[in-house]
Amino acid sequence: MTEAVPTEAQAEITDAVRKALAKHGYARLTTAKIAAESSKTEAGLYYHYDSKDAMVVAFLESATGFLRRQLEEIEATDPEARLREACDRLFVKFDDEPRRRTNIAVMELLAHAPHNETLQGPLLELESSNLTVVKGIVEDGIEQGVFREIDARGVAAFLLAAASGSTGFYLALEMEDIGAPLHAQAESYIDSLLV
Amino acid sequence: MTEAVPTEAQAEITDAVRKALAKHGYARLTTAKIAAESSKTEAGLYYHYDSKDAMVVAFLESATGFLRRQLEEIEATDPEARLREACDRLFVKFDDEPRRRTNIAVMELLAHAPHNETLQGPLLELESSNLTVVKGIVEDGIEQGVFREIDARGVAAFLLAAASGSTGFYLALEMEDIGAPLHAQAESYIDSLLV
DNA sequence: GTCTATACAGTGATAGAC
DNA sequence: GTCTATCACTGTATAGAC
Repeated sequence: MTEAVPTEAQAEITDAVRKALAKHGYARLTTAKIAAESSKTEAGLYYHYDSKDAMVVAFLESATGFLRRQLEEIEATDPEARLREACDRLFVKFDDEPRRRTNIAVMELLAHAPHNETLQGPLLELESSNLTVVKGIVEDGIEQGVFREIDARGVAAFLLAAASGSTGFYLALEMEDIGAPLHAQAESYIDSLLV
Repeated sequence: MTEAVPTEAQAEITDAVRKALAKHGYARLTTAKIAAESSKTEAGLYYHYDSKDAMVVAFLESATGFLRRQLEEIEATDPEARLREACDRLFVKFDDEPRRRTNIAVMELLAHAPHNETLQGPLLELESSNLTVVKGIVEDGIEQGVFREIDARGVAAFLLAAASGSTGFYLALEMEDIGAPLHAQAESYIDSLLV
């Protein structure tokens, strides 16, 4: 999938969508609110995108790239260290406000996807992308004899699910005190994968 | 929290909200669609509830009761069997269409909660309720020497997060083939809790 | 309690000037 | 490319008859 490089104006709108989602959520997202977060007027947005949905999709595509890079940039070479670092980045810290809000927004889009076909493709891409990267780390670990002979895809999915689920009651409901114990259990789970 | 017993009409509206959410999602939920799923007209709803939000809150309260009962009705007495059964019920089956849709709807509400104060209390109640039940099972297991000396609350949160996260890419994105491996990893994790 | 009718504030999107 | 003006429509909620 070679996505077209967005123009500068498109990138600015994409960022405005992110900010508007962070402030108001998808259910209350309007083109007026997107315009308010950008340097453009409401009508101006429509020169660059055909519809509100198209703007949201553009946001998702940029988020996919950001998330993939976040996981690929991990420097450690040892598979165990890499998996722990990936886990650390997936379980978003409570006080990382922008990232927290972005994660919650993606979750709202995800939950709405069954009712909006336009969102399905980009979200599938986003999740598959994450899944592939984490799966790759686990596979390396198995090959190198660090992890047991486990189902790499299942393990990756389980860790991603736990991280994404933690966004729910930990981040969205602000159950601050559950973050650390949750993360600790993810670490325990990784322990159990070692040979 | 002793909730007032809903009238018959209120219960019918609550159910209509559930159906409308299953069909259209929260972002596209309207009072007209709620009315369409019930025997009442749009204006008629407002005799029983003051606002659309109040109807959604009523739905959440009934869902909380349903979910708690679902976990409390488990018949096994052995803590390990009870935890596995709880897990089985939390990881909703793909072809259980109504439950799948309801889970997705709750997830969408959860992700929107930071932007709608009215939803926060009921959702906190819902999640706390689940957390307490699962935590109780784990605590029993520790006392009876079945599980290691683990952090019961953290374990409960981790399992709930994984189950809730699986609703995201497994249920919402219809990644059917990931359901079984995901569930299998939850089982492996439970294995790792045993003494 | 439930209906019809309607007020009235948005909402997505377009037309056409600059 | 970006603006102002505007439109057709939808959405929540209320008034008042029955």
